[in-house]
Formats: sequence, C-alpha cells, structure tokens
Amino acid sequence: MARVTSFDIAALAGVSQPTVSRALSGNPAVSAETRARVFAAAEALNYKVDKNASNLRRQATRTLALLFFEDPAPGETQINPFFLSMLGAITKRCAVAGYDLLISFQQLSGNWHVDYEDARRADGLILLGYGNYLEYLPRLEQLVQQGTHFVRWGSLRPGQLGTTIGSDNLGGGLAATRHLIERGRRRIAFIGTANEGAPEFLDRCEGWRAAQAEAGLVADPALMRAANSSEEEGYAAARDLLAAGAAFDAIFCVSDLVAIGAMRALAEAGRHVPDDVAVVGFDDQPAASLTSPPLTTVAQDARHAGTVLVETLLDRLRGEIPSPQALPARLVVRGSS
Amino acid sequence: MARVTSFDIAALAGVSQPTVSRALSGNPAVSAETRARVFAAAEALNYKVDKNASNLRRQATRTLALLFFEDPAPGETQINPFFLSMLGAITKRCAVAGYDLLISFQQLSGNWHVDYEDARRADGLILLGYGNYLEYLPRLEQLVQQGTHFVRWGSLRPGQLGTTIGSDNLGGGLAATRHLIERGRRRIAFIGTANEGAPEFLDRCEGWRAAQAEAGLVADPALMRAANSSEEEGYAAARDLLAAGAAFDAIFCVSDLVAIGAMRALAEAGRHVPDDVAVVGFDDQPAASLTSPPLTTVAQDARHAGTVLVETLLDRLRGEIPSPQALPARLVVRGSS
DNA sequence: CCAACAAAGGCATACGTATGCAGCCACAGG
DNA sequence: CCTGTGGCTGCATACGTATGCCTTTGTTGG
Repeated sequence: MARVTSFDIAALAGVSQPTVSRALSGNPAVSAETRARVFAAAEALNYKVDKNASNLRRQATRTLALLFFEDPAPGETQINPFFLSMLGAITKRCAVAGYDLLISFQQLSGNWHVDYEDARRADGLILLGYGNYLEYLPRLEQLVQQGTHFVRWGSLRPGQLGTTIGSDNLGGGLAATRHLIERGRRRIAFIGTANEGAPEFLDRCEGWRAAQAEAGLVADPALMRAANSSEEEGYAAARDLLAAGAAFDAIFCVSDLVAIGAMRALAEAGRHVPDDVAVVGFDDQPAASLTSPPLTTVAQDARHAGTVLVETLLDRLRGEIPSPQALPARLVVRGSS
Repeated sequence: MARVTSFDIAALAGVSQPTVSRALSGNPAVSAETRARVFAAAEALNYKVDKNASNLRRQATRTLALLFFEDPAPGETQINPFFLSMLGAITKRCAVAGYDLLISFQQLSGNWHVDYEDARRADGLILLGYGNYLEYLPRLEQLVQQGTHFVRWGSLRPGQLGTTIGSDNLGGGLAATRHLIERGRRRIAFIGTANEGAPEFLDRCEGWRAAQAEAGLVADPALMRAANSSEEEGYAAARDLLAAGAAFDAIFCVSDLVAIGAMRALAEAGRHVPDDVAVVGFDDQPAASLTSPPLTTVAQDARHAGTVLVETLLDRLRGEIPSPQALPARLVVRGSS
C-alpha cells in the first residue's frame, strides 16, 4: 500500500513533480511528448491524485453536501420514496460535474450539527426534506451570513433566502381540484397540514381553494382536516371527517400516503371509491398505482428536480444568481376519480 | 469569508498552533485551563478544522463511501425502498461514529468510475444494491489486491472476498414455503431469477426447494419462472405460468414487486387470492400492506442491516476480521396466504 | 553572428494540520 | 543546594499538490 505520489511518476517519466501536475491537469505549457510520457507513467503506477492534498492546495473541495431533513416522527419513519429518486439524480449530476456528494441525514428537532462544518467540507449545500420550515429558517440566515452557497427544495415565496427550487404546488392543487370539479364533484374535502410551517402543503391547499372559487364554489372549512405526510394521519383524518357526518363527494389529499390512508378509512366505512367519494393524491409514488382503485395523483418529476437542484447550485458557485424555479406538476388520472 | 485557521485561534488564546491542535483533539497533555481558553477562542471565531489538511496530515479521512449499484434497466427504474431505509440507518451510524459518508450511484454495466479509495477520499467502502454479482466480482478482486477495506450487502457464501452481510435468504425462503405447506398448499410455484448472478434470489429459491423436500413434496421445475425484481416481470411470469396451464395453488415470489405483478396477473385471469392461489413475497416493502389482499411476505430489517454494515466496516478498519453475518428474515403473514 | 523572444520545464513555496522531539518550569528527594 | 522527574508547551517538519517565477534551450530576425 505504499502511496504512489506525483514524485514517483515524475521520477518514472524523467521530469519534475510540477510538470506531472501540469501535464495531468491539461496545462498547455507542457509539450505533447512530455504529456504522453507522464500519462504513461501514471497509468503504469496506477496513480491517482490525492484529493485531500489537491483540495488543500486549491482551497476548494469539489464536493457538495446534501442535508436531508427527516421528519422528527418517533421510530421508523417511512421515508418518502420521492426523495430517493431525487437522490439518485443528484448523485448522478454531481458525478457528471466532477463533484463528490456528502450526505447527511438530519433530525430537524435535534441539533443541526453540521452547519458550519459541512459548509467547510463542501463548496455548496443542498437542503432537502420535509419538516417545519419556520424551524430551520434561522439556520438559513446563518448560512447566508457565512456566505455559504445553498439551494433548497421547497415552496417558492418572494424574498426567500438562497435559491429555492420546488414543484408548482399551487398549480398541482389547482389541476387536481379542477379535475374533480369537471368530474362533477361539488363537495370537495381537503386533508393535509396547511400552515406556514409546511409551505408546500399550504400552496396545494391554496390551489384547492382557488379552483373552487373559479367555479363559483366555496371551499368549506368544515371539510378540512390536518394530517402530516403519513398514512396513519391520513386514515385518522378521513375517519374524523366521516364521523363528523359532513357530506362530501371527493377528497384532495396533500400526499399519496395520506390518500392511501384516507382510502382505507373510506373502505372501512363502506364508501366506494370513486363512486361515492373520489380521491386524489400528490407525488405519484410507486405505491399510487397499486391501490385499488389506482390513485389519481399529481406527479412530480423527482429525477428532473434533483438535476435542477444540482445545476442551480453549480450556477451559484460560478457566481451567477439563479432565479427560483417552479417545476411542473402534472395530473395523472387513474381509477380513484 | 477570510479563512479561520488554527493559527488564528492560537493567537487569540495566546498559545501555539500545535497546542490548539492538541487541545481540540483531546490530547491529555494539554492542561485543563489551556484547553478551556482554546475552546473559547475556537468558539468565538467559529473555527472548524480543515478536513483536507487534517486528512492529508493524518493519512486517513474518517469518511466512508457508499457505492450503490443500480440495475442497468433502461430509463426510470423503480429503486427498491428497502435500500432507502438502509441508507438512512447507514448515514446515522456513520454520524454517530464520527464518519462522513460519500455516496455514489453506479451503473453496474458502465465503468466503475469512482475510485474513492485510490483518491484517498474514503477509508472504506460499502457496496450495496442489486445487479449481477458475477459482473462485479473482478472489481472486488481489485479492491482486495489494493488492500481496500469493504463490506458488501449480498448473499453469504463460503470463500467470498471481503466481508459480506446479508439477510438469511435461505431461511426466509424456507419459512415462506413451510408456511404455504402448512396452509395446505401442495403445488407451489416459484417466480424469480435464480442463478449465480443473483445469489440472494438463488438462496430464496433453494429455501423453496428444501421446504418442499422436508414435506415429502417435489419442487416442480415446470412451476418455475424467471423474473428480476420488477412488477412488470412478475406480471409477465405469472401470465406465462397461467398460459402454460400448469396447476398450482400458491406462488412464492422472490420480491414484493414481483408478487404485486403476479397478483395483478392472477386478478386478470379471475383467480382469487388467496382462495385459488396463495401468494407470498419477500422484502416487506411499504407497498406490501397496500395490496388487496395485503401481501404475506418475508420481512428484512433494513435499518438494522444498515447499522450492521457500518459497524462491520469499522471493525475491519480497526484491523479486526469480522465474520460474514446473516440477518434474520421474518415471515409476516397477511391476507394473501 | 548576435540579440530578442517564445517555449518548456525546473525551483521554491504555500495550503492547514498533526506529531516527534526538545525545552522549560516547578516540585520533590537526597 | 543540586539533581531528577514529570507535566506542559513550543519548535520544526511532513503530508502531496498546484502555481508563480525564473532558467534553460532553441528559434528567428536584423
């Protein structure tokens, strides 16, 4: 395991160490012949640049860090598969750009133990996941003060810190609710947490409200129930809705998981989907097409989102000031509506 | 963004740079009083160790790299949620141990383009994912020759390279098939690719065979169909089985996805689950409890698996030679059997 | 035939940290 | 009062690379 350094290959190629460095990095001041000798020697000794030394010298890491915020739910939380696809796209885009990716799962409730540390190990940060937005706002301010570059997956609002990329949640909520109205539904319930702590969900809720207003309908507060993005809460919320005795012929759910839970509650109560109640979810998770009936939902392109996140961050690192960007959310109609 | 170095905090604390280094790393040769001054100064200037410099000096990175092998299927493959839970557990265990985690998604078919170890970016490797085992065997040999430490998620076999951790696939296959036999099934089909390229699946198949042998039954080759871990292939395999006209009253599927596809084919053919045909899957993915009827399956504890992987790798790094380990696979009985 | 110039590569050094070694000081034992 | 010992800290240096600057060599024009 004797370390192969640039000196070794310099000796083999009969040149100096700096020449090796220049040759390998494509510096044009090196003659073609010398370059060839250097490459041959490097190949022969299986030489690889020591990134620690290289980064130290160049004062850059060529590494991005991904901070994933998990819901602080106790025990085994079911992580959203949406983010996994995103993760795949992110790693790929990083690899293509020659960046490494450092990943860290964060408990939002606990200490945000990375902040400065990761800011130093990486050239830029990608912030991802669900959780109370207000809770980590102070951290974002901190990052901005440090001059740390970061992009965030979330809901677009004016005057936000850093660059935010997110789905067109409002548009998705509009599309879903318009669809239900077109199908003749008039009493549309909404299940999902809608407050400033979860801006994505708030936007989807706003779409629900606006689509009804367009059609001359009134979004009935009595048909709203809170639920975070879990099946259990969706189930509980739907049961509560049923128990309250309110009349409704459709539910727009803030996520597929919630919708799946709601459908379970409906089935138990003997309500048929979609004849009695139509259900629409959000995300288009793999599980969405497995329910019976298959779930109508609003699809977000996770892989595209991941790619955009990385590209936006790289833009920032290059000194550009990329604008926030809303990615299309597309209605996928299946059997549940 | 002027860089804060250990010299800065040395100046502020009125000591030398080496003393700062020692104080921060907990070297007992530093007096408590000095240590306190150093910590105060570091806190005041928000100093964080430069890991590039530190790693370079110490010739160790305190970083692990995770190589995730994706199936080389074209387009948007549906990544197994099982691995996401595992990923979460891995990152957590790394954080606890003070290690960072680099992640890279690899196309098994393409070049293995990351050389974290060569580039001194990571102290050890975790290899994960599905794919043809035989295809990356040469790479493993390469790693061993370089003296690289790695652990692998896969199937345990005698004489394997590195340390392998995996589920008790044989035991899981046995449990699943015994369960079907106890339920009175006598003609049990198997859907799944069973060859040396996918050793996990081969083991599960062997469980299917052995359980029948125990009961004096014969595993009928006519009831076997190949399918990789996708719903589509499960669907196609089950259709093929039905078309062949073979009599069977149960199917043991190599994964939940395959089972879900198979159940779809059965439903289309008018076969009732579980009355006509019992179905058992493998993995206990979240989707497994959503099917109708809910899927009986063999659960693997992904989070535990991730933890064990990291701990095993850390053992290796400490110079121990950990044994391969098979983690329990537990039958979860639901409505499909 | 000499000066001017370009091309190519070597020399020296800096990046920030960790650690072997030596030095200093205080205190205790003789 | 001198020497030995141990606790603490400073000095010097090395990790491997990248780059500014200078030297060398070869070429060209006057």
